[in-house]
Amino acid sequence: MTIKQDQIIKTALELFAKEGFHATSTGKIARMANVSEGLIFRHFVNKEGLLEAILNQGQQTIQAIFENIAKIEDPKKIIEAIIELPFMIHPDEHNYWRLLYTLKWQQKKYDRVGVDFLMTVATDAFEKLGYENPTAEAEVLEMILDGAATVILLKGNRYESEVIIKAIKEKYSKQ
Amino acid sequence: MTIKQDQIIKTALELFAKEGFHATSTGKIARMANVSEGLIFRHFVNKEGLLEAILNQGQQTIQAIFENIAKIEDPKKIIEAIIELPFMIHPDEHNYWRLLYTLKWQQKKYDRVGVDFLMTVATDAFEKLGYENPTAEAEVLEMILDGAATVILLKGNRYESEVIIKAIKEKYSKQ
DNA sequence: TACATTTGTAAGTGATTACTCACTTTTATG
DNA sequence: CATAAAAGTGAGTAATCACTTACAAATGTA
Repeated sequence: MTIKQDQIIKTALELFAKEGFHATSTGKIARMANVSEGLIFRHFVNKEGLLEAILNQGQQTIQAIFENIAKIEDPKKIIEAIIELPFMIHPDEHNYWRLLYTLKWQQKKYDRVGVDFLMTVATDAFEKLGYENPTAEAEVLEMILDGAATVILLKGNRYESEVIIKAIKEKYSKQ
Repeated sequence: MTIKQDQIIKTALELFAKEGFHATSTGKIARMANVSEGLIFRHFVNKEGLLEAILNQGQQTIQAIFENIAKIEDPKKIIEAIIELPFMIHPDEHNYWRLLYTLKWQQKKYDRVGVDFLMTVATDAFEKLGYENPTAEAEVLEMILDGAATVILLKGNRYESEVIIKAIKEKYSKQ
């Protein structure tokens, strides 16, 4: 990975996340990354290839986080850790998550294998906690996470996260 | 509103929702709507104008639904009605909602005034129900709605909605 | 019927798009 | 140091983009 290759990925991620994949031209990426346009195609074959390189790079970080949660033994602590996830997104990772959330709505699927895995972990935890319908509970939890991440990515995480986290956790402490 | 004008709006909505605004060309819209490309610009000035016409048309339906909920007097029934909302989206309206959800992530804002209004209604209801932090509760509810709508629009509403709705409602029945 | 307005078309327009290619510069390796 | 491979450039390319324009057909109105 050369310096220029890194510059391309970094500025492309920012532009794809903020302005959208189709609204971002390879010319603009090159200009902002201080790189000739041809270099993008030398390294990533085409625009789609650049996108995939960005996604692959981010996937590794996510994988690690999710696997750490799966290692937790206490099911109650697992649910709590999952609830906290969206609120722990580092500002440096915002562009990556924003990109993922925009791509979700695209025809072509760039599947995030991680989320499905996390939901089986959640289902398992809910089962151990004696929930009546663990699958439905996991689905609801996924909805909450999805909504929370959306709010955080769009509005920023400036409001009091603790109050929100507390309100959510309370919904899983009555049983 | 002529027949061809209606055809343009209908096919543009479908393409914008499924493939994205920037990924959809006016030429493709015209071809699929069996209309000359020039007619789009005759009626809607430019591509952006076509998008706004689509959004304005849909806004009216939403407004009516939200105002009906605000009329409910029992605060508990208000929360329940709001929870049910995403699950009541008619398949005919999927494209419109899908378009709204993709536009959320765009730089340029096309604000949906309705949601903010609905959240003040929810905050008010939570207050009457004696919740400790009504604002936070409304925010969490918005997250759940947002996540629920996302799942429904992306995966379809084929799974057992009743079980999910029940699981969510239970989280608001303990107080 | 006369004629003005609206609706619709087809063939353009320049600008921009993703991508190529011939070429130069830098780096790695023996 | 020699030389091959990799990295990088910049000026192309055809295709597509949103949009215009000159004109024809349909419709409304008196």
